[in-house]
Amino acid sequence: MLNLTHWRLVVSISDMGTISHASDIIGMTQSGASQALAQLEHMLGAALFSRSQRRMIPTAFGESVIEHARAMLNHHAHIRSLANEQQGLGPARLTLGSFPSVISRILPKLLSSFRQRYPDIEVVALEGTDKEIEEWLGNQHIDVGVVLNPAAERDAVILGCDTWVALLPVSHALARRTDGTGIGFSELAHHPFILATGGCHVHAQSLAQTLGLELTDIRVTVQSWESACALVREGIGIAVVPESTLPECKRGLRALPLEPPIKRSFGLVKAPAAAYSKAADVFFQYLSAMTQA
Amino acid sequence: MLNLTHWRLVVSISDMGTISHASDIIGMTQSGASQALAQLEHMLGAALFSRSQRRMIPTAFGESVIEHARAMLNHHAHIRSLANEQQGLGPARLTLGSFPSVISRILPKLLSSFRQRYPDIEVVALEGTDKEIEEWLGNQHIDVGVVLNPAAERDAVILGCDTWVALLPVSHALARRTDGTGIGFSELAHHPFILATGGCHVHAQSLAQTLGLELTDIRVTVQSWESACALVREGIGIAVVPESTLPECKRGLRALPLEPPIKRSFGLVKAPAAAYSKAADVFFQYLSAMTQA
DNA sequence: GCAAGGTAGTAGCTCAGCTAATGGTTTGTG
DNA sequence: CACAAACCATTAGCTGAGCTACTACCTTGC
Repeated sequence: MLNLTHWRLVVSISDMGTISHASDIIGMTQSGASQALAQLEHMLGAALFSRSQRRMIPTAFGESVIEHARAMLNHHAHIRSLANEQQGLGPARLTLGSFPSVISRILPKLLSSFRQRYPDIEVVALEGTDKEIEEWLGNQHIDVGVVLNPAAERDAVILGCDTWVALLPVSHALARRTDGTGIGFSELAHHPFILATGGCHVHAQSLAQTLGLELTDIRVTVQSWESACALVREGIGIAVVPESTLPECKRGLRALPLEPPIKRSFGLVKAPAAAYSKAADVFFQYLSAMTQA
Repeated sequence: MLNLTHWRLVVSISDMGTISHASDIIGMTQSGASQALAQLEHMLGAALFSRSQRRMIPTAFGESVIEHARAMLNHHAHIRSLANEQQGLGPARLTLGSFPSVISRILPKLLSSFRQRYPDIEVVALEGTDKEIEEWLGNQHIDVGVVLNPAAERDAVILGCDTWVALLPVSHALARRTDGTGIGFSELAHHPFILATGGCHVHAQSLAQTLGLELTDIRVTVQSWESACALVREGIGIAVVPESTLPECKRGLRALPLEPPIKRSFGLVKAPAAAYSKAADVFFQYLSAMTQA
């Protein structure tokens, strides 16, 4: 069978001019080289070199074969170099900080497809609040992190986005509205309010401000969306939650859009020094390509 | 060692999606394919495919490797196809008609270098007069032939060219001239003349006409240049011979340029139907490239 | 004529790589 | 839930392709 060695040999003979020199550059015996060449020529059915006088001179046919052989060896070398740089990237670890909701809703399929394409890069995901994640990004505890509504200058990859809705018991007065218009912020004011953070304290605070709520309106502050739903269902108050959390807990509840709408987006950002980490770079670039497709 | 089989395998797996299918397209066992892939991945130091669920999905690294592997296989296929068309051209015979002087002076190095580059094409050279060669070209007895001063429309390859000189005994009156000017045709007229053909009767006739010789002036007609030289040396007459024949026989002789100069060129032409012969085509093209370089 | 340098041929051995058979894991199904 | 189907990995064992060492032979240059 034809081996890469054959092509290496052919190219080497063409370069060196004799089988002997070629053979000991490749690291085999003159005899072996002679046999290999003979075999190759036999398989191709025509002579590649003219064995005239002191040198091996390529035939016309030989010359075009040599050209292709060179190209093949180039591709081979290219593969080797790809492999080497892959080695450097090697079995790497990458730490990712994110919020519970993103980890459970958005990341799973992204991480699994990333794992398929880069099996040598291990991604460990850390769950934290928005404040913690900013902290970890700052002190290099994580390589990449998911933040809410990233500022434009952080050059983030937007992983997803959802809109906030007002959550009311079905029995609530506002819940009867059927004209499809959103609920204005002012309508919300002075109703007992349940502030759900979903792990994002800072963001929740700013949300409350956006809505024009005063602290006295806030009846309860809870972490999980489920708790908030339960409280709303019991009539303790009304809440504002991301739309994507709804499917899990909508019995006895009514969700209405806000007017003007409020959205939150999840952005993946790199820790300042993580630009140096090849793995982080690959991860970042991959998710960027995935989400914009 | 890495084999072409490995690359074929990789490409095939990528196309088929599973090792099993790939392996039996290539014609090996699933087991062998699995081992080969494992070996290849080990050598490259990274996984090429993710063995997740039912399919083999290329990793990012794998994908670029596959790309190069495809290119290598393409080159390989290209070489195979070159070999096949070389087969068709195969051990071929090619008949070439020419004059003695061309065969002995110009062709040897051309033929030997052609033989080096196309060892599978055997060239047999036939010697003949110019009239015979035209005849052979016409009745397909030869594939290619050398003719003198080929007409432009025959699209010939000019193999060489030499100029005619007047040949005189050193004792001849005209031979004393040292001013370097050529001998005019009229000066030649009415001297006893020796017509040497060198095998080219037709050409010799037209040469005689060009010189303004009348048949009565022609003392002797001989074939070989050597004979003509001998006769001139003996004072039988003067002759006009190609410059390139001189080195062999210039003792006791003086050669002077003609004014205006007369040249003859040797042109290689194909027999009408030889355009179909691959070998003749290759030969023609090769000499064309050689002589214009 | 002889040494130097080159290619081709031969015998023999070793190991790379293939096959066959088996086990394990995931997926789809009555 | 068990069973069948599809697929990959692993093992043991064998075969032959291809390498080495050695030799023969040809060409060239001194």
